Amino acid sequence: MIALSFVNRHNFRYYRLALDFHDNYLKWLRILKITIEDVAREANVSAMTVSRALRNPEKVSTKTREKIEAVVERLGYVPDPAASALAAGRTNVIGVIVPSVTNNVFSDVMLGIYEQSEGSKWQIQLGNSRYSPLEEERLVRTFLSQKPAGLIISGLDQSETTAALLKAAKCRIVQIMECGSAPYDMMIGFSHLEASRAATHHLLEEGYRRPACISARLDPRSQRRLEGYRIACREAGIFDPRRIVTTPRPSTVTLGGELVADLLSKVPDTDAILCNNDDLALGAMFECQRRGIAIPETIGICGFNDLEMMAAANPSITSVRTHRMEMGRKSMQMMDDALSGKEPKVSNIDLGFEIMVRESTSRKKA
Amino acid sequence: MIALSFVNRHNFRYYRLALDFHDNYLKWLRILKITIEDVAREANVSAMTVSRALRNPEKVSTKTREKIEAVVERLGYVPDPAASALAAGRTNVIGVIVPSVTNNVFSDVMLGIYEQSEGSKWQIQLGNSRYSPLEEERLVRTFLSQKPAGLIISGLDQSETTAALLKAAKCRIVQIMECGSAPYDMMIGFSHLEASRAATHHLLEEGYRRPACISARLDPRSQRRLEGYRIACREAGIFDPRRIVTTPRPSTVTLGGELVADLLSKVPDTDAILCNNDDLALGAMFECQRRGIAIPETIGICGFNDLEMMAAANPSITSVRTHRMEMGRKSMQMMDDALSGKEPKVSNIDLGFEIMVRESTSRKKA
DNA sequence: CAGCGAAATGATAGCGCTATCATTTGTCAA
DNA sequence: TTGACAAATGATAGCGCTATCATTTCGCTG
Repeated sequence: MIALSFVNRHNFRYYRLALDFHDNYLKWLRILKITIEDVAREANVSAMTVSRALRNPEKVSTKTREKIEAVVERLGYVPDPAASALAAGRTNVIGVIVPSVTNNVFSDVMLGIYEQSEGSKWQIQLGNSRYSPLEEERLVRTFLSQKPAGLIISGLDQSETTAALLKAAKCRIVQIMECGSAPYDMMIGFSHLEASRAATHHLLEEGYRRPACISARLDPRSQRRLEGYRIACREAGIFDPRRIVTTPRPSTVTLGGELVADLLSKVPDTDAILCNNDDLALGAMFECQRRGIAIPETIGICGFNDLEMMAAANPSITSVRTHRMEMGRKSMQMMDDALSGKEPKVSNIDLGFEIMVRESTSRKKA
Repeated sequence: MIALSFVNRHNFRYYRLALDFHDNYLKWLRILKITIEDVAREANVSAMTVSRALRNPEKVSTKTREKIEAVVERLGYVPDPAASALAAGRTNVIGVIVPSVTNNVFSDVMLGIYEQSEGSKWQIQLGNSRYSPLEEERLVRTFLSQKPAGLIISGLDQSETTAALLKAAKCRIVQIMECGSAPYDMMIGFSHLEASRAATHHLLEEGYRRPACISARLDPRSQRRLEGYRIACREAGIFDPRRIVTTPRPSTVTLGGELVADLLSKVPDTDAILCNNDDLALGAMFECQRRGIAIPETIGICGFNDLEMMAAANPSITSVRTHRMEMGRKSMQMMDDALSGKEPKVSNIDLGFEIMVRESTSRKKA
C-alpha cells in the first residue's frame, strides 16, 4: 500500500501508523510535521504551487489543484499560520476589543460579529479590556503585533497612547457602540445621549413629572446616557440632581433594587425611574413590587438596551431598544467590504434606537 | 539629538518622526519595522542576548538587561509573535472553546479564566462552537495548527475526530463544565445529572408531588439534567413523561413562559416546575404571575445555575448554584500549573453544586 | 504550424525569531 | 596567580511559508 506511506524531507518514511506516534522530543515533532514541501513532493509540483492552490485556487489549473487537494487530504496537511504570517507579513486575524464578556450587550454584539464572519476567511480574536483603558492599550499593542487585517474596538474613549497606536496602525479599524464625528477609520453605533434623552421624553409624555435616573458602572457610555437624562429634564424645567443615584459598582439586578431603595429614601415623591440598563430596571421592578408600589400607576420604569427579558417581565418593561446584533453584523460586514477592496459607501453609520413602550410606563391606558 | 535617531539594518535612519510616517507599501513597512537585530545593534549585544533578556531575564547579567530594556523602550520594540512561534515551535496561546458567547453561564466561566490569566504570560484565545460539534472540530484544528500551549474545552461530548485530534495533541488540555471518568488530560466541573436530581429531591421534600421539567436547547448537558429529573421522579415513583416539556429552540425568558403555558395546558395539575436554566425559570415565574398562580403555594419554581437575578426576583427563585467563575479560575490555574511543571495533584475535580432554597419553593413556611 | 501573449509553474531569497552549541568572561578555591 | 568550573554571550542554522520575478506551457490567430 504505497499510497498509505510517503517519505518526507528528512527521509523519514510515514505510514498511517505515524498518526499514532507519541513522542515528546521537539526534534521528533518537527521531523514528523507535514509541511508544504511534503505536499509539493507528493504532488510533483513546487511548494509555491501548493501555496497558490490553497490560497488562490483560481491561479492554478484545475488538474493541478485537484491533485494537490487530494494529497493535502491524504497527508492531513494543515498550513502553519505562524510561518504564513511571517512570510506574508500579515494575517487573517480580526481583533475585537470589548470592555466586558459578561455584559449581555457585548455578547449580543459578538454574536453578530461571529455570525457575519462565518464562512469568510477572517479569524475573529476576542480581547476583554475589562473597562480599563490601560488594559485596552495593552490589548491593542498585542493585537497590532500580530499584524491583524482589522480591528473592531468599542467606543470613542481610548487613551491618548491607544489613539496614537490606532491612528498609525496599518490595519482597518471599525469603532462600534457609539456615534462620533472623528472615527479612526470606520464607525457604527448610536447616540447614547440621544437615546436616553428620548427615553426621558417618553416618561414626560406619559405624564410622569418627577423622573429619576439610576446608573451603575460609570463608563463613558453610561455617563452620556446620564447626560441625556439631564438635558431632557432641563429642557422640561424639572431637573433635580437629587433624583440621580449612581454607583461605580458593576450593574446587577440586586443593585437595581438597592439603588431604588436609596433613591426612594432620598426623594420619596419620585414617580418614574429611568434605569441605565435592563438589569437595573428588572431589579427596580422587583423592589417596587416588594414595597407594594404600583407599576406603572405610582412609579413608571424604563430600562435601556431592551434585552429579551424586558418583554417577558410582568409587567412588561419599557426599554430603549438598541440594535446590538445588527451592530455586530454590520461592523463585520463593513470590515469585510473594506478588506475586500469594496470600500463601504458610508463609513460612519448611526443605527439609531427605538423606544419600546410597554406596560411599565403605560399610565394613560390605565 | 543623536539619542532620538538610529540606523536600522537597511541603513535607514530613523527619527522620532518616523512614528508618524504613513505608507502603504509592504516594502516600506518592512524596512520601517523595528526588529530584534535593531535592538541588538543599538545595545551592542547579539540578537540572542536580546531574546534572552526579554524571555528569560535571569539568564542575562543585570547590566546588560538594563541596557537592553532601555533600548527596547526607546525604539518601541515589540517582538513579532509569528516569528517567535515559527522559530520556537510553540506559542503562549491558550485556546478556550465554548459553545456560546451569549449564554451567561459561559461568560461567567470566561470571566474566571480571564481573571486567573491576568498577569501571566498566557494569552487567552476564545473560540465559539455555537453548540455545533462540526464547528468545534474546525476550531480544534485551527487552534492546534497554532501550536498552543494549552486548550480549554467545554464538555465531554466531542465528535470522534475531535477526540482523536485532542488525544494526539501535544498540548495540555482541560475539560470544563462537567465531570466524567476519562479526561483527555485534566478536567473540572460538576455532575449535571446529580445536580438536577438533587433539585428534584428538594421539590419533593418541600411537599410537591407533581413536579414538571421544562428545557430548551437540548445540548448534552441539558439532556443530562433532564435525566437527573427523570431518575429522581422514578425513585419517588411519580414519574410522568407528560410533565416533561422541551424544545430545541435556544433558551429565553419568553420561551420559559411559553413552555409553562404548554405544560399547563397538557397537565394542569402540575404543582412544581424544575426549569433547566434560570432564564426559563424567570419566564416561568412571570407566566405564573400573569395567570394569577400563587408561587410557591400553588406551583413551586426552581431554576438552574443560580444567576445573580434569582436572588433579586420577587418572589426570590430557588436555583441550583453552580460554581462557574470558580470553574474558570481553577481550570486556568490547573493549566498554568501543568505548564509550569508543577503537575496538579488532582487532575479531575468535581466542584459540586448547591441548592439555593428561596421563596419560590418554600411552601412549608407558608 | 509558427509566433505571440497570457496563463501556469518554478527557483530563489528572505520574513524575524530562537535552539543549539561554541566561545568568552567571570568567580573562587587552592 | 592559576586552573577549574559556571555564567554570560555570540555565531550559526534553520523554522515553514510567501513575494517576486524568471521560466515554461498553453491556446489561439493568421
